[in-house]
Amino acid sequence: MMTLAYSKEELVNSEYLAGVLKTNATFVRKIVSRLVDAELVESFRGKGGGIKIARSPSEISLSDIYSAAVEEKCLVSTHKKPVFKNCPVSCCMDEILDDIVEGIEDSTKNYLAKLCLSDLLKKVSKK
Amino acid sequence: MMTLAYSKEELVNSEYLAGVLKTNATFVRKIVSRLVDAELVESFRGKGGGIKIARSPSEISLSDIYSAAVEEKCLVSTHKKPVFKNCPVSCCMDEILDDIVEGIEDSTKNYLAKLCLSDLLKKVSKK
DNA sequence: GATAATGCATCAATCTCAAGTACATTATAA
DNA sequence: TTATAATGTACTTGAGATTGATGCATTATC
Repeated sequence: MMTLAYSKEELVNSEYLAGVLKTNATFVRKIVSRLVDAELVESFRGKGGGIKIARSPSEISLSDIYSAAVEEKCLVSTHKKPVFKNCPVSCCMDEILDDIVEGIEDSTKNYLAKLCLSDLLKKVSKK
Repeated sequence: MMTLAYSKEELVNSEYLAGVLKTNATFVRKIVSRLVDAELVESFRGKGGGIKIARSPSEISLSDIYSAAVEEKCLVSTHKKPVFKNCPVSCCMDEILDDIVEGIEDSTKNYLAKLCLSDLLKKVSKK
């Protein structure tokens, strides 16, 4: 997202992004497709196609990206093994852990919501 | 830690804990040894030995446990691949990501610090 | 001294995630 | 209209991390 924000309206292809991120184009496209679904980036097929950011970096927060990228799965997951019957603690732990995880997710999203891509871009240009 | 808090002064052995947690005794001992280092639990060797909580549940916060359990490694980690030279974004990303991760860790620990074991125990007895 | 517990090292198995491969789809441009 | 260059996606492979298992040393109690 930072590279796309830096490239502004210019289309960037997945091959180039893979080079920057030191990974491969397929993996990039997998992630990008989620960002497209979230309307954070736009992709264009065909010759001369590529990827560009869909909005101004000041209008994209890190929590937007986080939500788009992690999808339904959570940052923190619990083990979800069968409870040990006759143990009152074990029988409650699923519920207790879910509450804790939810709290962590909320506080994380809350923190990420305060940061937007344009904030981070400033750090790039300073160098 | 919840099971130990629930058991109060009674010694619990790693075999039993493994049964509750649906895992094996070795793994339990590995984790417990970190909790011992952090002085959150005490373990006793020899026949009749076992594990017990070291302090009152009201004096143990979830951030205490988190810090003891994750040790030096972080909840969130970055990929740490070589930077792509000639790309100003890539060259800054390590530093930028480290800042973000630190912020997430801080907000998470801050949230966990507000919860203590005794809070969670109340939920168990209610059932 | 036998027993029952933790501590710890090592190896095996499993699981997850990224990488790779292949190919369909699509849009542009010659 | 056809070649080309891009994304989209499904499937397989591989590497690394995590858990499980085993064995044994250590230790304290009965």
